[in-house]
Amino acid sequence: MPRISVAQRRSDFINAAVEVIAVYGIEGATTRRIAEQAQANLAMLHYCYDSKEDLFADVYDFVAGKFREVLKDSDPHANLADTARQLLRGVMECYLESANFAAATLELISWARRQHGDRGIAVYDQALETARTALRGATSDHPVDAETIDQIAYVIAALADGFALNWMTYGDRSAATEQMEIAVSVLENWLTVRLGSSPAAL
Amino acid sequence: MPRISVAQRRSDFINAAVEVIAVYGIEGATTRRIAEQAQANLAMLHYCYDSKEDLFADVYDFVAGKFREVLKDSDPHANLADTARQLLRGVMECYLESANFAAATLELISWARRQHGDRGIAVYDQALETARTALRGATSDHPVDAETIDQIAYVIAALADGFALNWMTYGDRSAATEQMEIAVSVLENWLTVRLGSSPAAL
DNA sequence: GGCGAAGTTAGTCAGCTGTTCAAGACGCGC
DNA sequence: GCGCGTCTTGAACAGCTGACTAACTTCGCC
Repeated sequence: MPRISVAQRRSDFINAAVEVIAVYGIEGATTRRIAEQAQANLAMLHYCYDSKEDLFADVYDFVAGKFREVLKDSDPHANLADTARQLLRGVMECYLESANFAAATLELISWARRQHGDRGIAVYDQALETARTALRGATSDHPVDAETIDQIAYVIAALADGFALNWMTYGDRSAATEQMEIAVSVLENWLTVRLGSSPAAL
Repeated sequence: MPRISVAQRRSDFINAAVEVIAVYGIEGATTRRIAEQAQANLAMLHYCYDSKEDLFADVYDFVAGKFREVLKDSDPHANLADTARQLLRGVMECYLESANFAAATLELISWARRQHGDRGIAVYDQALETARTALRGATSDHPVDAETIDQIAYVIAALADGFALNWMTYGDRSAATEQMEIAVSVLENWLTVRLGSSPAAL
């Protein structure tokens, strides 16, 4: 068996942690299970990371980074409604691609909420803020009021999260694909009415 | 200190379990913590319940029952759109009333999903089915096709779950109240278009 | 050959888990 | 008062699992 660099190992551990968190939950994500999933020795984990907490910090960053990635690369030339649709679709496709990623994300959000206080709400909050930024970017030449941006971001988040929960629960890919379209049409219809009186949005 | 009946104690333990699950997660919901929350001795728990599993079965029933309660008492004379709106509002108000109930429910759903196989998806599935039944009831005199009912139930569930996640994360009651109205308007606009070509629905 | 990075084995030890038991305290009919 | 069944408790049990580590071996490169 070939030797693997620490950097690669770290990445393996992060991916393994996501899988284990999805399957066993945060509390069930033990060092043993993560090591096993990464096909590495338990001691290897502590060779790459000083502590479990350090690994989890990286997992956190990984998930937040993935959201940033998905939400950032929206077409800059699209209008507000198109951008919103793209954001929603992007997130849902990302969930659909990996049910484990979706599950781990929800697990992390729940877990973060429990550690009330400090920076508990980071994953959810960061994703929402990234979405807001993208929406603002789509209206840079004709600014839309902050409240509207907030509302659109909220609806996108709600529809995406609701989608994730259903998809995770049933694991039915074909149903999820249809529900993705429904979610998009729900967003579209609302946006049409919500932005209807504001010609600047289109 | 007055003596308390076993029946009352059981009820106390169930409520305590919901609180503890919301705060510490399913895996963190230990017998000790639940007993403490219920202001009872640890041995008392095993005096009322043979095992922790027995208690959790009751917690499960309690949550499912609450959903049934909320979803069942919708106005039988309302049309489909009104019924849908009432269902969504009912669930969101129920969540808003107790953030811990909302948190515990999501925790239970996540947990149930992990026990893949058998009846893991019960809470989510039962709630969805109850909603479908209520929707069907609203169209008993002019039946709507099953697919439409399914889609409406899905959108209600998604909006309610997305609402719950946001409300749980931020714990901002005034924001949640506004988001409740947004969710309702999102549902309404979609329903108008979705059912627009079907005069029987109104 | 030597040296450092990668990998392993076999633990340590603390903490917490669900559960039980023996014993005591209350309340109520007699 | 006396029983008696229903509550209530502190203390313990036995076992598991958690994160983490020290000491050792192997690989690959200069």
